[in-house]
Amino acid sequence: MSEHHYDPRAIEAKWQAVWAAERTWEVTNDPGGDKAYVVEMLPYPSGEPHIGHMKNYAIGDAIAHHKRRTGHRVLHPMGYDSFGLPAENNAIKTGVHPRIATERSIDSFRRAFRSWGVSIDWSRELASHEPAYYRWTQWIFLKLYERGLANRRESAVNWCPNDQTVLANEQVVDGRCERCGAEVELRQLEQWFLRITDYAQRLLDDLDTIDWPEHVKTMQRNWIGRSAGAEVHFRCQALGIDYPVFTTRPDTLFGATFFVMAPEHPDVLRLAAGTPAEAQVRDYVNHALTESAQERGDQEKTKTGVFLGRTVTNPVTGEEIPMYVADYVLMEYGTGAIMAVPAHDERDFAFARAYGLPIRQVVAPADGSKPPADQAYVTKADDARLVNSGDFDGLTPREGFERIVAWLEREGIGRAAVSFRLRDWLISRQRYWGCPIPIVYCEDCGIVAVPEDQLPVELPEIEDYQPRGRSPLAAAEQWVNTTCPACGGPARRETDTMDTFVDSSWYFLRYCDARNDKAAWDPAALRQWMSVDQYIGGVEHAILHLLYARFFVKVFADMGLLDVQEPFQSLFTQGMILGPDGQKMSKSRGNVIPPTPLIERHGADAVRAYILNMGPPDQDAAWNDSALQGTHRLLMRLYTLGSQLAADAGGPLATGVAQPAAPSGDALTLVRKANWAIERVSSEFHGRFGFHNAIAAVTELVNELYRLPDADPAARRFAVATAASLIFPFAPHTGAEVYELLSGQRVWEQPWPTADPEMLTAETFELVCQVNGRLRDRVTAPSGAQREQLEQLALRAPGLRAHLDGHEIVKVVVVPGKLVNVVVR
RNA sequence: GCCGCGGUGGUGGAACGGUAGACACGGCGGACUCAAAAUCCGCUGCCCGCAAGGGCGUGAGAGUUCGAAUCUCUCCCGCGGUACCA
Repeated sequence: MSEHHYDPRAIEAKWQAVWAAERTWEVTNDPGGDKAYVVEMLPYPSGEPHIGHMKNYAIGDAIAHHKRRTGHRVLHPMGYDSFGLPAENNAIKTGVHPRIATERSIDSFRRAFRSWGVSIDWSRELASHEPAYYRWTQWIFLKLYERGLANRRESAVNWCPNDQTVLANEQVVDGRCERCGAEVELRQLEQWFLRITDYAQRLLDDLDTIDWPEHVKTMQRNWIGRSAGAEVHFRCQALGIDYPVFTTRPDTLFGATFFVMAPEHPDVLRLAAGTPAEAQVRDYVNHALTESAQERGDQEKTKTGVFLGRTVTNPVTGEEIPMYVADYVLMEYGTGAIMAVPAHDERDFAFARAYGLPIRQVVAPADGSKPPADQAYVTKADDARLVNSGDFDGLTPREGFERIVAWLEREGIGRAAVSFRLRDWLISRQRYWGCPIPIVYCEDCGIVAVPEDQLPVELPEIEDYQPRGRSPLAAAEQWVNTTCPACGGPARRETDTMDTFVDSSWYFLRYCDARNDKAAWDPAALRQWMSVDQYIGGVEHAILHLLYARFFVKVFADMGLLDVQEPFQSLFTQGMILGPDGQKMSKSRGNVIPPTPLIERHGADAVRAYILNMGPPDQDAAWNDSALQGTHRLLMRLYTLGSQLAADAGGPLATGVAQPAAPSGDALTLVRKANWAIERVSSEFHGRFGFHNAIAAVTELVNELYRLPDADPAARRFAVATAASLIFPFAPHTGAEVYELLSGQRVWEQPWPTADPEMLTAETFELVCQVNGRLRDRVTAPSGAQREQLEQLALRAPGLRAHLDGHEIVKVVVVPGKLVNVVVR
């Protein structure tokens, strides 16, 4: 027994040493052959990798191995998203420099990935905090700046009072900081933005060209939030100013009975000035601006607002309608002002009710019925008609939309327009541990880009990481004070750093040419590898990271630096591994499963294979220690079979693992089962990555081998070698070891097995015999049997007699190779 | 509210419109052992029955079909995203 003892530690150490010494997984950029680019989402290195990382790489590595063995040159690299807040917050607490802590974590990540046996091309390893990397992040910023896609402007921004920094819209969840949970405040600050909104339409349209989970695409579509409508100008006669509004319902223009501006609208105070409403407006605006995003976003609260003391003219009715300021109108969307149509918009209706404003119905059901009076009638379906709308009466809302927009265009007071929910990407962060923005401010020249040949602008060493409402970099006087690259005069450096999402929006490009110190990449390298064929990561990045990366790729394509329009052709979103209690793993719940002790006990292969065996990999699944034992047992059984057969043969036989010719009896059963397993495992790589089904197929093959211990050794060798070959993508060390025991060969150098069609069908099959769709018997039938013969076999099946006697046979349904269903009355 | 995804044994889950529950866990029984662990073998959806066998079963209800977990409609429940976006 002991000589067949499965010792994962020894096996794993052996193969990891081989792969490291021979640099087995490195690829060059030499062209030729089919390529496959497989990438797992860039990990943030903090402490040690957790079990979720292991799932990520178990999936990606299986795909990479399969691609290699199906004739692809595979690029499967690794890197670290190594700038970011946790390391900096840790520095504030402990005084340990973020670089020290981060690099320590990177070491531990690297060690872990090696101990998991992941097939990574380590020659392309990168880390976003290294100057050799962020030099090019800065270069990208400059390119965007040159193209007018990066600009600095004052804006109301989300401010996290705890982290003391600005957040992107996407990092605010329910009015709170995504990271620390503090309630987010609004502040007016000068900030750097990237103009992702310029790409909104393309980001939306090109979703149709990529193979991503539908729900992820839906999330992105909703986030981009395209609305088609019209811009309409409302004139304030008293001040002689036209105010544009955006509306998706120009067909309801005749029902606009008042006009509302956001409290942040720059003209609000000016409009109210000199009117009796002035003081009240001032108070209201001041109050609204101090409200938290949370309070303001509460839809349950009664709508509030204040009359501005002015009116605008409804361009179609010519009526003077009152102007209000109200916090339910948002400055960030549309023009920061709306036409209010209370009869057909819920929010306007609520406001009109609260302030006794007129509600004029301009859309009615076509059948003449009355819509309920206590709510807005919100429909633009074709069973409604315009009313009280002058010449447009009787039109459907759809027709009204077209005709009123055409009329507005003719009159020069409006036009068709599209509005997006997507906001520009705010990248300034008042923090230390990030990529410096390569800009200086000169008294004479203003904003000046740091010339490319002076990159990188290196992050200086500082003593005090404490944020004080400005970047800690601002205190590094030596560094901040510089000379203007344009005029040589005194200048100050930008002290904000970039959002770390900038770093991670292009790393997959850098992998293609990771050691290039002359350029961010050689376009030829990208031509060779891009797009990423398979991207694997968590759904939590469905919006932010994936949208930003798509944006960058489109910009680079426009700059001629890249030939593709999308970074990730195919995306797989893995589910979470939950604690044994079915809850999300967290230190506070005490249900965290650290990978290292598991690996020491069961081996990396067992843990990897178990993770894949937990269920469909895109689903969440709770950890179960005893189920892990089950997968461990499979590997052990496979190893035992291999080592016994090898011992029986007196060692590896180079030609001894081929499919034996003309097997019979138990040998035939095994050969068939092996071919069936090849078919099943292979199919999972082309569909849903249901690797639990693939592993189940290998399990069945192994079980069959245990059931037939006396089958011909040649057939057994073939079956065991096949099982080893098929399990290799999921348990690479064990697969390699067993394959070598039998053949002396390296399994990863063998082509992926293909099923022998001859062995996929038997000469007989079990014919299912039904009466009225209910199973009554099963009989053995020849595989090639014709309908007539099958029908006769079924009608003679003993189990059917009782159900046929005394009944009239109405019809007989025959599915060749499957079943016969006798329909009786 | 809106959008999306789900609901199958004690558990995780299988199942091109064609044998529901593969595979695994757990449970029960057995072999080995002084004993235990490990390992190996068998049984294991529920109900009736000594058995042979029969009945019931994929959230609920209807429909299409020779045949529905699978397709259609209505409803219930759960999960995820999003939410004053004009």
